[in-house]
Amino acid sequence: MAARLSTDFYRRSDVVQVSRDLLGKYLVTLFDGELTAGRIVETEAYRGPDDKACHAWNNRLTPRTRVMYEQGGHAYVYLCYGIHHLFNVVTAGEGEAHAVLIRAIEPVDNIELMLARRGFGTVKRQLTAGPGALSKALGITTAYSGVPLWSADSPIWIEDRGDRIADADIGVSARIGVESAGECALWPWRFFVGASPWVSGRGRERGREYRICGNDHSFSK
DNA sequence: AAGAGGATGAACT
DNA sequence: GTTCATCCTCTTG
Repeated sequence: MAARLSTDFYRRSDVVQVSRDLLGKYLVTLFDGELTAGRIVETEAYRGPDDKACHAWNNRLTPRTRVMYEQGGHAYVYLCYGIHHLFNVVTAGEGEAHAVLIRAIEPVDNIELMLARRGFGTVKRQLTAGPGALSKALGITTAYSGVPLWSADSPIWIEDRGDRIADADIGVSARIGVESAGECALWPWRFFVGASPWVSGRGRERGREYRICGNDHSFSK
């Protein structure tokens, strides 16, 4: 029933398609015998070297971004604003610096521990809405950048529990927080489960949404 | 060696 | 709507 996603899933060449397909999958961590998991409801695709919003834009290769050039299925975690640990999944083959940012999950397993990690007393959207928030709830830090998600003994992985999200139920928009990326900032590479209350965004980001119409990358309001 | 800035979140007014 | 915490990474000199 719960199958850990294999390298075949991650190594596909189209990072935008992988980003869409990650909706409805379950992101799981197992640290010190404590398992926490949530259902992915929001993602964004980043595609080096042509995507200016991507850390690997223009084939930029640094110690931090090196893992993006590894084969699909590795975790890429980096520190943002000195505070937030942002979790990405590397996709495509070795040398292709593509990755999917996980932006929001619906809390599912061991919500008590997620609350404790966040310092929250009650369950609310902010528990796991937003890339920094979900990483904290799941206990993910930059120490885990580079772990192979497909490996049977990895402390982080992504599962298929059988959920299937129809295209009609998926919302699409421009990516959040990448205004300085010029034209690339307009690319509709953010995907989310339209009806989910667990999606991030403080209102402003919910504007300019589109809905998938078929698999040919055509969009309509 | 130094400085700017970032794929955010939370707490304000 | 605005402010700011916080620190690593990268660029420049």
